[in-house]
Amino acid sequence: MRPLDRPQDLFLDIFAAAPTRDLEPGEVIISAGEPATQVFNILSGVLRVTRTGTDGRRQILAFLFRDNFVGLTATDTYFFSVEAVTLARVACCSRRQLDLRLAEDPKAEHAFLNMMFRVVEDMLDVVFSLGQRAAIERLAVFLLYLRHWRRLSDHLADDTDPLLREIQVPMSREDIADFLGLKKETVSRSFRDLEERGLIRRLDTHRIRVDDLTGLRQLAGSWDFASPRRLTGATGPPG
Amino acid sequence: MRPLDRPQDLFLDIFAAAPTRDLEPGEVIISAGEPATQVFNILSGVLRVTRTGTDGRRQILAFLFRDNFVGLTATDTYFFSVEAVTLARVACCSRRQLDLRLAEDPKAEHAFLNMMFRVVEDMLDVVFSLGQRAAIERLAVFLLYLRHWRRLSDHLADDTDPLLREIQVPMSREDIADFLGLKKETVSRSFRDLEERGLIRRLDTHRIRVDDLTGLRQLAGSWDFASPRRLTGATGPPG
DNA sequence: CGGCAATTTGATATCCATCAATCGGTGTGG
DNA sequence: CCACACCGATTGATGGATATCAAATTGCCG
Repeated sequence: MRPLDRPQDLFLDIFAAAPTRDLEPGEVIISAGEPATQVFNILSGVLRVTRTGTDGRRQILAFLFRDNFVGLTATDTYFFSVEAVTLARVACCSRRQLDLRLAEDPKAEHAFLNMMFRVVEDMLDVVFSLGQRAAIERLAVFLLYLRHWRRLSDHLADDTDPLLREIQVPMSREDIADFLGLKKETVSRSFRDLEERGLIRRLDTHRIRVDDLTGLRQLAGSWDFASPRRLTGATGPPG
Repeated sequence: MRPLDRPQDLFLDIFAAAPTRDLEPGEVIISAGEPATQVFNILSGVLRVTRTGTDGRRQILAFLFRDNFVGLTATDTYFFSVEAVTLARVACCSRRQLDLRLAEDPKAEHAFLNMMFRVVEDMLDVVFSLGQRAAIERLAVFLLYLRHWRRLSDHLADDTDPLLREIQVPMSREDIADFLGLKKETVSRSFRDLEERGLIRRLDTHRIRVDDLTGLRQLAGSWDFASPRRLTGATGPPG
């Protein structure tokens, strides 16, 4: 299933014949403060959206996955940075072209607006997690979030697909920490705690096996990335 | 300056002849889980947008002020609640009417999209605060946030207007705590710390005098609600 | 095998939450 | 007018969760 097969993301057709670009891990495609001239669509790999304070504290605002749109901004200047987490390939398109597309076709603009709504909803979940959840709970939410995206990226219709027993964790512990508002050591310890509780098993640094999905969901709280609403719209936070 | 005088919020004209409703403190106008049939525009007073977990933990996602739009959702169900913090008056409008307005006029839809962008930008700031800042820093940010909204609500062009020496704090300590991801006692202590550092003075529970704006801004971090970008668009987080 | 970086683990410190009074304002009834 | 009760805010004492500092270990790449 390609982007264009999702009618709700109609506007992504601007990327249909767009040139692509391959990214090395760590490679920067958007720098905060620079003029917003380009937008992207992720064909493969994982990216991160970051904001860094004057004193160097870094917050990862979102991870971006396949089919995610990258370059969300109303102003003419990016107010965040976007970098590759893994090897990745993106389709590139000028912002002007996007603006034209949205201006000429109300349907496309409507689709874009819908994507914005999904972004906002996702961010509200992040805000709730950062404000109200303990470290281990945030990590549980995060693992379900990765599982959710794996499912969408691989177009697995079934939530119980055996492939989903294993969660891929492509980013470093420090990336996870900066996303969850923790320190990398705390992330490590929380992984261990989850394992000691019998909810997961660390196969290696970047692969987790889920032993007790129900328990993980309970820990994560009531809502869940597998809720019906979330499965309809394949989008992620901004970029 | 009334809402309609702000061209970027063109779509707010649906509220021009709309009926109004007066709200008591604590009164609920939107309940999470209910069908999304109505939207509002705030004429006066302050509202809060909340999400409550199964275990009762409450996160305030945003405070809403004069001229803010209330009722942001793409789905047919609200996924947050909205209540009055103070006495308030809102203009009421059916969601259908909004949808029609946006569908018939690309300009209006474009304006709406722009509002969404501002909402996302504001939420990214919240995420950064919750993820990276200490209690006293979050409170410093929050006070500047209130000052910012006071300035917009009162249409004060000058950032140094003497009226802005005093910050109105209409909400309770517990509301502040649930917004900043803290406990009410910690909020109290952080107020005291700010006072002991000579940055502010508590005139009474709901009024703060700013003694050292520069110091407060330094504590809050580099960015500031008074940055040029923020002054152009008078909108707030979702509702 | 050797060396570097990332992760994990351990010991300790710090910050914030929790539990428990106390204070202060406000409204009510005597 | 004053006594009292009530509620939010403040302050104090203590505990717990996470950060910080410092190894030790693992994994990865040459």
